[in-house]
Amino acid sequence: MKPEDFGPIFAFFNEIGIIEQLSRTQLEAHLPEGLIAPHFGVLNHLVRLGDGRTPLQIAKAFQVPKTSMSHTLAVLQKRGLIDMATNPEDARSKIIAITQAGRDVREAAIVSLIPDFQRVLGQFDPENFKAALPFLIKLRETMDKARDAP
Amino acid sequence: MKPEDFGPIFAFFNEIGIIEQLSRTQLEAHLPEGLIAPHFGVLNHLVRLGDGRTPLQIAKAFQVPKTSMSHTLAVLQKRGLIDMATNPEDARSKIIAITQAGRDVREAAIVSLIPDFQRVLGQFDPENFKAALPFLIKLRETMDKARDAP
DNA sequence: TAATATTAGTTCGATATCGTATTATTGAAG
DNA sequence: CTTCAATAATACGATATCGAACTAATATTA
Repeated sequence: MKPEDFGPIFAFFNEIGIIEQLSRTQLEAHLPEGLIAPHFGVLNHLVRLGDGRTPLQIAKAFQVPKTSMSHTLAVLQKRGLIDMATNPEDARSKIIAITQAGRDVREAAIVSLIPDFQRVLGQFDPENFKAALPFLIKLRETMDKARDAP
Repeated sequence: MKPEDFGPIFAFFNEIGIIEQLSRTQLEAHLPEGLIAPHFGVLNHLVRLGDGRTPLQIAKAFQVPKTSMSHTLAVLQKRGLIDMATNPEDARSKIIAITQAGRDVREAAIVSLIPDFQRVLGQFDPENFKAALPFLIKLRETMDKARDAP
């Protein structure tokens, strides 16, 4: 890679950062008081990929330290949105399952978000998002692998 | 937009979130102890766009509440990386300027980041990033405008 | 010009993040 | 089997984020 290649790459990550910030703020405006994006992220993750995951698995999926996930899960449990059971196969670990209340919160957030999406993103052809996805996925996978490599 | 369009759009923002997380972690690994991504972001902003901005302007540029920026700037000032002077045109506000030490910290971070970028992103054609930029910029601008619209 | 509204920034309190240390459990090595 | 190493989760402490309230200065309006 040549030095002049870094300009667009820095700009790319800069845009990613700002878009993340804007989309997170927008999402949080549609969550119940006291819940923030990571809480929603976990509920969404459990619905999409199913119950039965451990806190560590979830932390890795989100690329956050397990201590952060521990706190996020504690909030969800305290609000009755997930259940935490000791893993019968390994008493050190726990098994996370979403509750019906958790599903309801996720569903309500998505439903109330859709008109906002329409309003903000309606001018874009959905093909733009589809077209951007393969590169983003590849990039994410690559960065993910590099993370724990030496 | 049809209901089935939302799947790819949700996926898109999901990837954005994870990539942001990964790139932020990577950046912070190259910053001096006690500095995090927002600190670097401000230093970078001042170098790229010049001194003479007020805290509120900077907060808006980063889409964060002014209270958050207030704290970020306080840390930078305490470490001697920026100067804060009362705005002679309006005594309520302040003018932010980066110091030489601030420039040095930014420069060192970038220099030490480049080999990492090479290692992780070397397999990508830089054209991929350039090609992705226009849509990201348009999207960011659109979301930004929608933010303070009713 | 005096009273009021608006604006820039900080302070404060509640919660979040994350690194380090700790506890409990399991797995490996002697 | 016992001891030691590795692993899952949590507790703790320091700092960050962000909304609400506050202070100081400027702009508006009566």
